[in-house]
Amino acid sequence: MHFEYCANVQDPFSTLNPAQRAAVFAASDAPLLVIAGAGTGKTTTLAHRIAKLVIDGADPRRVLLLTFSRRAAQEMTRRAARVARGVELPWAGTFHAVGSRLLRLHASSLGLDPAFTVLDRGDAADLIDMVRTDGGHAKGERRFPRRDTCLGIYSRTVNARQPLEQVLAEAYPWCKEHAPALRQLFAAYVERKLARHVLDYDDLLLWWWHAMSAADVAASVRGRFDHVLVDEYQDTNALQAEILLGLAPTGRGVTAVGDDAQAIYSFRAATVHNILSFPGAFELPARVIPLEDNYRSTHPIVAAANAVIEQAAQRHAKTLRSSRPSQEKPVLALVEDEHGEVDYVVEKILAYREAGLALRDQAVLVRAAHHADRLELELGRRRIPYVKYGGLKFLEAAHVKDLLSFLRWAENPTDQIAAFRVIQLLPGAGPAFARRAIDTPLAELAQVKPPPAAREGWPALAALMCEIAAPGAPWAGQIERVRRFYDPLLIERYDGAEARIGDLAQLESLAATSPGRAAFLEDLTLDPPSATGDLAGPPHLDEDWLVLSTIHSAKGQEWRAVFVLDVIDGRIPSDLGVGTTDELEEERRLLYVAMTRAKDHLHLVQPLRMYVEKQHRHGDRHVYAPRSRFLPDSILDRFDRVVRGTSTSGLLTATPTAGTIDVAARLRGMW
DNA sequence: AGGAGATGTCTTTTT
DNA sequence: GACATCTCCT
Repeated sequence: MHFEYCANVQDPFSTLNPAQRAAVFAASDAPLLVIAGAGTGKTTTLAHRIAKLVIDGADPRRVLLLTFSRRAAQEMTRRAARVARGVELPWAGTFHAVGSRLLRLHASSLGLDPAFTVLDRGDAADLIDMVRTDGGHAKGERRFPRRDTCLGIYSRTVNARQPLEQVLAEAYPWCKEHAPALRQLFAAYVERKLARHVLDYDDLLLWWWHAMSAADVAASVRGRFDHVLVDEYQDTNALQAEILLGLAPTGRGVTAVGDDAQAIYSFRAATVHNILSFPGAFELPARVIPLEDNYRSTHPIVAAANAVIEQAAQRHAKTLRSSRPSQEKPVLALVEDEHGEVDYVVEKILAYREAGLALRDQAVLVRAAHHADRLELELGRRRIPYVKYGGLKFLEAAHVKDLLSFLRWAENPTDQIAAFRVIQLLPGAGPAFARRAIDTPLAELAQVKPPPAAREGWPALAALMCEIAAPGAPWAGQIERVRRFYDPLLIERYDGAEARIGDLAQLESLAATSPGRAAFLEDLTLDPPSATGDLAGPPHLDEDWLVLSTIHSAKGQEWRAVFVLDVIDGRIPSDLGVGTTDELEEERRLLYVAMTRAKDHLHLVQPLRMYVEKQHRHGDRHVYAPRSRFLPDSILDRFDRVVRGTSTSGLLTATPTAGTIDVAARLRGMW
């Protein structure tokens, strides 16, 4: 195979700066670590490096690219193909997706059923809950940790490669006393998964890890690849680091790219330790190349972001430089409350659009998905199209899970979780009946005696399941068949079911692109579509739309104008994230990530008062919120401070007039 | 008495 | 939307 430069470019590497060049051209006979600050052309560099390897003769089918999300993998492949014309990377994907593929290939050597199905987070939680209840842990004695907590402990133990006791002591101290019971629960959980041929997300890594410890399998897996490149290395966990080490113990052919200042996934057991210890982790010492020239943001934005991160307790000495001069400082906007915040953001967005910035050049970032609720309502009211990333995923929506459960149950009749869910959709059928019926073979389902209230619907459900689970039943039309049964129930169950019906229609059309039911379910699990923005209607591809995103989901992206909501203590940092200094530092990095997404315009919005929806609605319960502790007085000179009052008359407010100064003084005096 | 359905409280971040 | 608790039905 032979690849050459893109025809229209003389030397595709001439656009790189010296540091990027050094990273792209570094010899692959030793491990390479690229410390890439925000906006320093990380994707460009990695894509060029891949292209360079291929042009120099590497076989792209033997290049493994591990990314954080599938989206990043696609982007990287696309960019590499632009440099080395037409190159395709069949082994580009997330650790989990690649793991799944390798495990199927090597299943027989591992004693694994190659037809295993993958549980998403919700299914895994349901399964562990079922085990928990069956094992009698849920009943009696002291309050046992709840299912999400149990799964969280299990997951952390696996991914951090730490003993259960240590995980409990460090992350779940209130569950310490349950250590023996938890151990027992996890053992039973593992048994249950093995018996049902299902793997959860953690298993995809864990099985892979174990595979790498079996000499013959490891050699075979290693033999598939000449180069291994890992993106976003700061957000990998201990298990992933060990897998990487197993893939290439010498470090030859390994490239890792990351930025310790952007590590924001420790709640998923990711550890900065990986990137910090990378230089000495392999048999061969690594070469380290920092990228510090930021091309994304203007100088004042970089200066403000640097000021925020410089206060971090421990950090890698590395300072971002911007080469884009600008007179415009980032704005720290003081607004009265959430209404003022929404008004401020919407007004600015529309003003920017008037000035020629498309909606898709702008984004609003929040700490937690639901913090954008109020803004979403207003955008919907004003018919401003938007797409929301992060938060409740498409797959987690109840109606989507319902529909998929029919398919899962049909695919795997021993799938108790799916069965449990489907049966309870029938009015009159509750958990007790569902528990009795889930182990019945589909063909005998009709003979189970349902509770009186469910008598009418039961035969129809039994018939449906037999029909779609029949061997050789065509995949085409199965969702339509399920929907004929389920849509009426859905309409009955939820108010305003149109949006949900719309989601199901979307799912149905998506299904048409999959060759079969099993492939459809797996793709959806490993590459879940982002949430839909239904309030303003799903945007058509040629339309312009605004992006709302959690800060976590905004990683790796950039926009010309960025708004960060709720830059107050309690939100950034989150109340829940100030327990330990490590947690607090991660919250700081979160703000840093948010700020460095902006190219030209950055607005941090600080509401003075927050409405608290705790307990009862005794009228307005407002609480005065201090500015985020990450913006101390000493760095305020990096910002342009703006005060905006809220109007009492409605959402279209007049511009502040002479009164502004008085309001500002009054507001400042309050805290 | 057992089970289904209604009500009230609280909701971080994700492969 | 999930979970715990309460109420109502059979």
